[in-house]
Amino acid sequence: MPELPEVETVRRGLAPHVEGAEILSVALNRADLRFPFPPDFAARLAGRRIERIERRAKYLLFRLSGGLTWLGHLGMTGSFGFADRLLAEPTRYRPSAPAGRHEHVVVQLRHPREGRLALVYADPRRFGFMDLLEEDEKSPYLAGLGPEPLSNAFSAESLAERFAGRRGPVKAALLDQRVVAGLGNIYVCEALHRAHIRPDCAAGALVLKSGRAGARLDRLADGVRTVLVEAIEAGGSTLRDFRQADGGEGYFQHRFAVYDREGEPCPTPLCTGTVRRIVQSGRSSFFCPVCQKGP
DNA sequence: AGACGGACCTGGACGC
DNA sequence: TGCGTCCAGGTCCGTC
Repeated sequence: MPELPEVETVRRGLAPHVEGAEILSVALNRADLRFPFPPDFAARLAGRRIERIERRAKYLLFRLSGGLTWLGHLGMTGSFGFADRLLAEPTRYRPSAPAGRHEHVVVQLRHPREGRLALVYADPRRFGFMDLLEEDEKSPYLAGLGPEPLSNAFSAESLAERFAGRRGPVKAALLDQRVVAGLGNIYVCEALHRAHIRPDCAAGALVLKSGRAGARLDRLADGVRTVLVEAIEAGGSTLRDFRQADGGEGYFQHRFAVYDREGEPCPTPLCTGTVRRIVQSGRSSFFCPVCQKGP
């Protein structure tokens, strides 16, 4: 669920409340999420200070004192929040309140300005996971990731390199985190619409014979960047589960051009098309058959 | 290597 | 009301 803009929204929401805070204790309400927690997870976090919170692709990285990194992935339904609306009234925390059925991790914090906070990780489907990395330890989760789409490493040419020779659909190629990191089903559909490329077009067919990018991949790289930037500015998209760290909703879902809009008119100016849904490798793709073109 | 389907989970929406 | 079916933003793994 949460794609790059939602994870970035969570990061921005958490940062002012957790950066500089000391971890007093960590309570696990079960032994695993998608995977088991790493050995001594709670004990290794306790006593550390959270120095910064960063994001790579869809991963949150809490940089801790002593060189430890706490890595978290939200899966489809993971969320971070503060118990009892602590953001508004930090004194009302009740340590004895029973954890909700899906509140799997509770981190007690002491923040220099805000005092005691309880940071809660909830995840109904438990597709999320957490890990700990020592300084310089390479994470297998981060190792193969492609360029950050909002960095200079991402461009039409970086797409051309990775698309070359691929016969599978461009939809699948953009979902491949080794090609570009952080996109999911929603923003791939939206980026392809902006670039006027059909999701079932072969990825390799978008690369020029010379191996260079060309106008179509220029538009695609541009579509990826602009949709992500606009979604981050809107605070992400709230469908079913996603909430910002303060419980608020994102607003980008109101601006989807095609995602979950089957049967609605294509919003491209002057386009007469109707949004269609197809299934590709088991997942819905939404596109306009009139203004989005194949090879 | 690349492509595909299934698996991992729960809950909400829908149809009968 | 209740039950069954389908669907969902992600990733990993086995198989072809």
